[in-house]
Amino acid sequence: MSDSKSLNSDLAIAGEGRVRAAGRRVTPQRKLVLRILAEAGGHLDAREVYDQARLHDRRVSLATVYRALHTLRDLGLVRELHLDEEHHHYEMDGQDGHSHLVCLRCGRVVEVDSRAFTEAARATGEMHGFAVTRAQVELTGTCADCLEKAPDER
Amino acid sequence: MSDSKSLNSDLAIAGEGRVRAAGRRVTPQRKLVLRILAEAGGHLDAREVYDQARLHDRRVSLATVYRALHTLRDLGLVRELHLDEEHHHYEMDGQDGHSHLVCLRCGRVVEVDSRAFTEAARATGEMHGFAVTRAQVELTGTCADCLEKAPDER
DNA sequence: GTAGGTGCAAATAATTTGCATTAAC
DNA sequence: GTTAATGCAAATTATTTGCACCTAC
Repeated sequence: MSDSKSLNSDLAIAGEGRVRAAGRRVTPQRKLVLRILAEAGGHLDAREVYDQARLHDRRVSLATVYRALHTLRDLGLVRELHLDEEHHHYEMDGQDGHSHLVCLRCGRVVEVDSRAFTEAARATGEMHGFAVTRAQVELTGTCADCLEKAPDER
Repeated sequence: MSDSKSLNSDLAIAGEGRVRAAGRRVTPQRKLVLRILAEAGGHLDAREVYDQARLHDRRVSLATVYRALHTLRDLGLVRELHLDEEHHHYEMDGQDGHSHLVCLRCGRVVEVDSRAFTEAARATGEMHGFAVTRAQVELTGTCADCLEKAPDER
């Protein structure tokens, strides 16, 4: 556990370097947001990042969290996800190519490896003259548990 | 042009049938929303649907448009898209499997055929016990025109 | 020292909801 | 006739912005 934590902390630290390299300032708030996303592993929404941030520094504001997330997204460090909800989610962008499987009944979100179709995606983009920098695959359906409970409901 | 229009009207009419079959009422507002989406072909946001609807019936409300879109989405007639914006978009769901290619610079959205990876998506879902009912692939990058203008920016 | 960044509170945008009224079945 | 659906306006939620102050570089 502390293994993966330090591993992810490295991700956050590397992120700080990229912020600095881009000529943007490395503020404690940005560091905090990076650390939180890196250690969370999965996707969080702005509110969740904010709540975590408050645990470390009582005076960070929600507005700053939003600004940090957007800055980090623009720098390519953080990925903004458009899952099946009214608000966005964010996660570290390790350009690894994983995607999300969303259960329409219970809302569960499972991350799956999707290198296979991000490959296909890149090829598809090229056919249209696009230089694809990111492929996000969202699969929605019904998860195993929910299927078991009521197999034949829509 | 009137060809594709009548073709799409058929889609809308088939939709009405499915609304009725589901035991929901076929109201003029729902018919209107179906017609608008069917004839638009592409994706519209709630506001655009609302504006179009007002052209035909001055008294439809935005709330009703939202309710209609959600109802139609729940019935599987309309697909809700989560593109790179703060709000959702909607389009007719012909379960055909097309996806979107979004240019990060100019905002252009191109629809591409994606049967190939919706296939892969289904297979991936099964590996996790999911019955995948819909695969949405969002590819973001830079389009040909923008690449030509400034090939090496970010 | 000086921009860029932050906190706060107020503004805006998107979406939802309560309730009285209407209309599809 | 019943009950789901609508219109309106008010409420909620998500996100952004203006501005005075602060701090990373």
